[in-house]
Amino acid sequence: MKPKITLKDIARELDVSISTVSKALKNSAEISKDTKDKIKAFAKFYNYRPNNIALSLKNKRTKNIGVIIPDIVHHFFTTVFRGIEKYANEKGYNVIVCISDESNEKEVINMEMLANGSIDGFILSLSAETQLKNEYTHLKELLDQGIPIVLFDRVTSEIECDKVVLNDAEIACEAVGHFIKAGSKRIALVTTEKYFNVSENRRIGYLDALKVHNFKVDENLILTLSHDMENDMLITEFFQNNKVDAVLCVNEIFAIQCMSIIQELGFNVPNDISIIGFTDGILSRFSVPRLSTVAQHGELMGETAAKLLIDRMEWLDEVEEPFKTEVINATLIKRGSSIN
Amino acid sequence: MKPKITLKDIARELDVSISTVSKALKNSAEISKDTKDKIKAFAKFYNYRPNNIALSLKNKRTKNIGVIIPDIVHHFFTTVFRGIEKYANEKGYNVIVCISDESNEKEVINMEMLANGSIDGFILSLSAETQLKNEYTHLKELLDQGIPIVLFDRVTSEIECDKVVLNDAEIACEAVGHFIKAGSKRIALVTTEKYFNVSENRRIGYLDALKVHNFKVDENLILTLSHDMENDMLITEFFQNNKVDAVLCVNEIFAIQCMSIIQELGFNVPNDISIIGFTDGILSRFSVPRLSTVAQHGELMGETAAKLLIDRMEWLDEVEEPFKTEVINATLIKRGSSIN
DNA sequence: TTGTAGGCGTTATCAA
DNA sequence: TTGATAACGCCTACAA
Repeated sequence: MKPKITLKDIARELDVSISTVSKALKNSAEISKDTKDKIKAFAKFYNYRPNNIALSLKNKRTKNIGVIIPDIVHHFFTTVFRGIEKYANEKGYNVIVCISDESNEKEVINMEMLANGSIDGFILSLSAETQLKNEYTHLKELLDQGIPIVLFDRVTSEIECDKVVLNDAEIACEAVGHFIKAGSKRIALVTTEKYFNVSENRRIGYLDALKVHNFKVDENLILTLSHDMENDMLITEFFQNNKVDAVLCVNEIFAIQCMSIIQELGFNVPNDISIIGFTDGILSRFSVPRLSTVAQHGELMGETAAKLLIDRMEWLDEVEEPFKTEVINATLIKRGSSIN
Repeated sequence: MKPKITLKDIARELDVSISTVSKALKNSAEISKDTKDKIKAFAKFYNYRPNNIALSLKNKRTKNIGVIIPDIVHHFFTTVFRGIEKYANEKGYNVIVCISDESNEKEVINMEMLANGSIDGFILSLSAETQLKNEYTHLKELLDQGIPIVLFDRVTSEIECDKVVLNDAEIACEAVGHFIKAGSKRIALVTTEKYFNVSENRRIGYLDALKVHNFKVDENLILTLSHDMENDMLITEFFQNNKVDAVLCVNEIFAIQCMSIIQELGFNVPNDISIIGFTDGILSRFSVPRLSTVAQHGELMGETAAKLLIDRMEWLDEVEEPFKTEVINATLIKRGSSIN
């Protein structure tokens, strides 16, 4: 067992002062070559590495980013996280993750915990409960303290900060347009509760498309499912009671569930009913037929969020940049579950 | 903008000494009620919170855990991570994640980075490359420095530390036994390169089961696929060229790929060919037919790993506990892709 | 060319 | 009951 070595240890062993060691290891011109060589050799031999914590305290920056996501088991968040981690790592930052589990309380507690020096900035996607309660004081306070925040995907206009969002409305509109062009007449939307900004935007896009193509809206064709419950019964009833020839689902799970139930009910996908989902995850790629889907480019979203945050953190001392909202353009991926 | 307040700030404003403030906020009996009340009120008003970094430096413990996983996009690792995060959070620890991306170099760099004070201990699953090269000096050095490590799933006997593993051989044996009981005669194994300890153990279990039931081993029925390449051609050829009535796959993706190709080739699952996979992920639950699978209980594995690590870290000063290897018992989940 | 001193924010020990 | 001081590990302005 050989514990970590410090500048002090080196100084003591080599009988020089701590600052000499510090300077020598930074290759300062102040120090004679002899001393530098001696100190460097010693440091190398004992595998000296500066202590991150001490550096953080001194520099008042930790090189840590706090990431708060509602649920890591969702493919979309996982890919965003990967993008964040990748970019952050390249830039020498570490990532501390907390999972809010869709709970406002956890979100608040975790953020306050991390905000006390552990991180330099946050990247987060709002928990369901936070969106439901519309409660953002914790974010406002952190911004007030000068801690930069980047919101992604689940964002809110109540907070002024950098954001990364998908062009949800547009792409939903495009997807519905795709259905219409292929001849669909009765297009359903399977969505979540309204307080999710993303669902709401996708709904807007859905309605827009209908309007543009002079379809009239049938509220019966909009099925709202809970984000955290078993929905099979509701879905079954929905497709039994409504004549539908196309469905846009706001996430991958809903899409796969719908497809499975639709098939069980004896309909053919895509001939009787076309389906398009959101999130180009593993489910979409391996289903039968393969699921047409909206690729959200989670990894790019993550990288973009990390870039926004790191740029802001590193420029913080200098100019005060205005807040930006980066829009990631989703892509419609046409596979077997919809007609071309 | 109101920056974070420090003990010093409070002391200055209230015209007392820093140590008085510190004691008052810890409710020390040394300080008079009056002073305490005054200081507490002030601190509360300005929302004082001790700086984590300063505490870390002082206490020589960060309350951070470093987690290194090969790939966050794999369902299994995601669930393990969730278990770690959950347990750690309950115990007041934060989790810093690095993704090794199956690369030994990244694994080494990230661990060394974090080891310089950022974390108190590691939980990791070895990268593919690390297992391939059989290179563990980085782990040895960290252990040598007194940094505790818990390995999970992808472990090695070369390193002495706490471990959490699945009873891979046993459960693979059980799965093959299940095939045999259902009448299968020609049972295939679809696996990855041998250097993965888990695949090797599952192979051993597969062979054991054959032996126990007096089946002779046909090496042609063992298909080895790369963990990072397109394997569709190989799989197709395999099922075209070999008469097979049951397949055990060492992961979920292989299982789904096999099922899809088997169906395309015109076989019925499970009547012509039964399939059992590993990892009870989202793919298994939504495939048609639903995939019989080995549930690895990732979340439990994560919690167990976190508990081992935290216990060791918190007892470190006291007794020196011997290293433990916790075995998680997998569960065979029988669904539509295999005959009962 | 090298060393001293002060500070980052906190706590603990000891002195007043 | 309160305060001064040192320490955690590092850096840096300034002094020698």
